Amino acid sequence: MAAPRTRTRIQAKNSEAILEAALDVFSQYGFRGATLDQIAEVAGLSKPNLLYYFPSKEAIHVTLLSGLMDTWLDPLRALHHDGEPVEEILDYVRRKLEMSRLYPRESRLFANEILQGAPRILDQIEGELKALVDDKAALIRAWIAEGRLAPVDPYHLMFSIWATTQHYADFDIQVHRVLGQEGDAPFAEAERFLTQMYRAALTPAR
Amino acid sequence: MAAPRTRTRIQAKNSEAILEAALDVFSQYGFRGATLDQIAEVAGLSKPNLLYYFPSKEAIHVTLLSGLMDTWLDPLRALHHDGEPVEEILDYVRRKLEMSRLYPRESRLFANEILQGAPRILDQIEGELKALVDDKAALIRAWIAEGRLAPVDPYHLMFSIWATTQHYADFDIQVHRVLGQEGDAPFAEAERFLTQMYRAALTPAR
DNA sequence: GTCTATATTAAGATAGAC
DNA sequence: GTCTATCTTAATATAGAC
Repeated sequence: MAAPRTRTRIQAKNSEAILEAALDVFSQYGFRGATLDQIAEVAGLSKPNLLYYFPSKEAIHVTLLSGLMDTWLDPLRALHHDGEPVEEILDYVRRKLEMSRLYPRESRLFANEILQGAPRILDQIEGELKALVDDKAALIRAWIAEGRLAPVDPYHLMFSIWATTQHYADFDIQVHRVLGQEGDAPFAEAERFLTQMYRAALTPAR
Repeated sequence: MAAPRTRTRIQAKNSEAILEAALDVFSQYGFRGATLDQIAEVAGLSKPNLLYYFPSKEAIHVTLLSGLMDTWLDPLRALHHDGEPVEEILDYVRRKLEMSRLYPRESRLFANEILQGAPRILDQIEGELKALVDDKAALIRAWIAEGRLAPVDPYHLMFSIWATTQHYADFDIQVHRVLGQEGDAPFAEAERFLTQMYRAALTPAR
């Protein structure tokens, strides 16, 4: 079930606080590792009050996930056929990296769900995600056929873009400790590196 | 604490079965999401018998993790200064990809631990992992200074190699569903793609 | 709407027979 | 060494007062 229809201001505020707190906890521990106690504490509400707004732990998790996939695919949807191919893909890389910077918890929520076997989003992966990826893969192949892009496997190109950009959210602790940097510092360097790498890999030989 | 010293054949066999089963469960659900009941069932032993071999759930987890980091860094240790730089790094990519193919559970165990804040391996990340990465980053910079490698940030190069190769283990469900392939099929394509991408990005301009 | 109290189940760990 | 039975705590969820 979804959240109760938020009629009053209090309802809207509390539902929001619960989802915020749940995002904190689920994204770090996954569904099974998260507890309502912890979510309640982060949200500043009592545990029974949580269950006044959502019928169950699972309902909270589903609410978070169901909105996620759509947002998550937005950067790929924005990959258009009218621009210069290499720059179009570099823009996509930058948008995806920006998602990791602004929404690291969402990235980790997604990563946790996939790691645990994607029980609640398998349909969306085989459905809208695959459909969109197939569509954009065709676009990339068309660009390659026109000689405007180096001949690369479009699917594995997308996997590599997801992996490299989401890495800065999902593995941020490791990134920060290895670099000895804090906050958003790694992202600026990452953008330079990834731009350079993908430009080299995608620019067609003259 | 570590596993009891395995004197008899039965002890060795059961300890091994427990660690095998625990790897299955911890790698999918993370420490908090895993249960002893599940591990016991997979191992084909009773729950109390598990705790005859290991003093606690945490002890099993620590045993798995403590051996992991060392193995995990082996491919990077093998990056030597005596070969041709581009091919040396491509070999590293292939070794890392092979780790994902052969040891996906270990990769996911590691990913889960990092996602959950790396509570049990933060020391190793700041210690041996960072030390090794710093060392190899210096090697890469030396190659660049000699003009034998395109000028790339060595740290983000390594992050990207970790991300792209481990992706095929950690997100394997998504990879398989998007490609509509099963088993090891994606790995052969991935090797071609990654080899091509890193060769393009790393080969110095003539 | 929110809380205290509590029912119920699951999980980590132990006791003690065999 | 292995099991059944059980203790104890924690977790999801509900009842019912306010």
